[in-house]
Amino acid sequence: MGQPKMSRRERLRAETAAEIKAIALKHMAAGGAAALSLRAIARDMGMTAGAIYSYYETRDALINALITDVYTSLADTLEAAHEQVDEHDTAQRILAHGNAYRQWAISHPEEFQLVYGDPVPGYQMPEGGPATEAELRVCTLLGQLVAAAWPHAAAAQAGEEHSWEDFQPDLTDALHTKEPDLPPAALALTLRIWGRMHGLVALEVYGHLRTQIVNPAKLYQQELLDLTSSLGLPVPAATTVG
Amino acid sequence: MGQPKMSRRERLRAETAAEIKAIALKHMAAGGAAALSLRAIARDMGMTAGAIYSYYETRDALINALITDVYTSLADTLEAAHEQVDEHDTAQRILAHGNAYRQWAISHPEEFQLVYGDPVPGYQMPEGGPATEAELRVCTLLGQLVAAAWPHAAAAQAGEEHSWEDFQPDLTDALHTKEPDLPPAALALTLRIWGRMHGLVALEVYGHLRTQIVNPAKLYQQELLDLTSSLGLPVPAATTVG
DNA sequence: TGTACATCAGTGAACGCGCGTTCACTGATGTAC
DNA sequence: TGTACATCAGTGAACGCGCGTTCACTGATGTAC
Repeated sequence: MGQPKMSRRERLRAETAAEIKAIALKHMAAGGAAALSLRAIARDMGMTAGAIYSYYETRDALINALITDVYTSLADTLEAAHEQVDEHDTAQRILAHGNAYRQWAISHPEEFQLVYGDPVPGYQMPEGGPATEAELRVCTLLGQLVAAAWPHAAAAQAGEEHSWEDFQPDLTDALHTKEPDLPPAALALTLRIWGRMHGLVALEVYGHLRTQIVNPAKLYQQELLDLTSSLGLPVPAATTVG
Repeated sequence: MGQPKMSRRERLRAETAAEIKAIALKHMAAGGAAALSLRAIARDMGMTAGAIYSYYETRDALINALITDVYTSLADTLEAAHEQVDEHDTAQRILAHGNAYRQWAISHPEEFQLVYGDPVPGYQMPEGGPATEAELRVCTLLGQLVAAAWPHAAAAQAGEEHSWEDFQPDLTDALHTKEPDLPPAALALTLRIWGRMHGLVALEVYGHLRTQIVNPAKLYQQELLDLTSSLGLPVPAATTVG
């Protein structure tokens, strides 16, 4: 990553900037996103609090960088999960997507919370930033799966009327360039599937499932199978639960 | 509510205690759960910060009281929604439950976040407290709907094996006393339905849907209809979107 | 290779802030006779 | 109804804390000749 032409100074700088983010993530893991403190990070790095300011203009800028990183990491993870499955086995790809989403969330709960949980107090996310872009990427990935499933799934969605005006232009544009033939109803289905995957995962990450059921992974797997079959896809033969 | 025999002093005391909670909720609405500050609350009430301590032993105690209140309010809301629909029209009851859940969440986003979002920094929820109890109440409500739908829904769940040991005793006990004939698979289905309702609601409350779609209510309604029909219930004739 | 200068990462002290919590106290409200 | 006493809600000052941010500075690292 990055340009190869970097002076020693630039390299050290980039390393320190990355270390700040890494330690910030570690702190979030311990105390939640609200526990993010420049002073605490600096302390952990053996630096003075003021020193952070030569890497990030303000606390908000650091949080911004974190959010962008986290989103990108999620999107990369999902993309990688897609690629591990035969492109034409849509049911398996949906399972892979769903399982990767859950796996990522429960193994990086703080990052999940940073992105999908309470806004960080006092922090205002800038509009249209790279974070928004990464969110689009995640939606688009799921949208491509729905596109692949659409021949099977379309019938069940027939009752619903949708227009392109129901959606934000960014999203329609992103998906339209990849899947020009997709109707708006498929976009609605995409968001609904996203919600369906998100629900159990959010409940689990926030500890609401563990108090009720011993094995949330199994429950989630059933939900995903129900999801694929409700799309009219053939039931996958063997599945792995993470 | 409460015992009628209250001295003037006791009444004033209770009123102040309630006002503290009310203002705390208002502050949460403005700045999130992390923004809860005894000093700020006191300031808003025209009191000294120290005065709060004659009502709540510590900040954590106040948060505890808030969480309990919020859970209870949610459970009450859902219960009321059930009762507005004919007891035997299970499909409509599920729609009512789901819509009440969403409606409550989007009209009390801070309370939703307090209960289903990031843990309040520095606050540790006591185990088995009244909050846990209220959570059970919510699950049980949904469980009763699944019980009513079970004759239609059972067939679709046939492939899955479940045992009572998959679940926490509190939950099985609570539901078992109300619905003694329900198999464990119905409990799994209950949690999955909870997750399905939760997903789109959480995404919407945290602002992830609004950036993608103009009318989240419509999307959610479709999801609920899909849900009822996947349970094998007759499609409801007319539905109201809140 | 050696010297003179420029860069710039990091220091340390200070700023003003709001926080939770404690405590001796005041003064109004309630109670007993 | 009036007085003497008990209760107790609320005060105000203080505690020690961690926070984000600024700024003049030092001293090591890099560059140019």
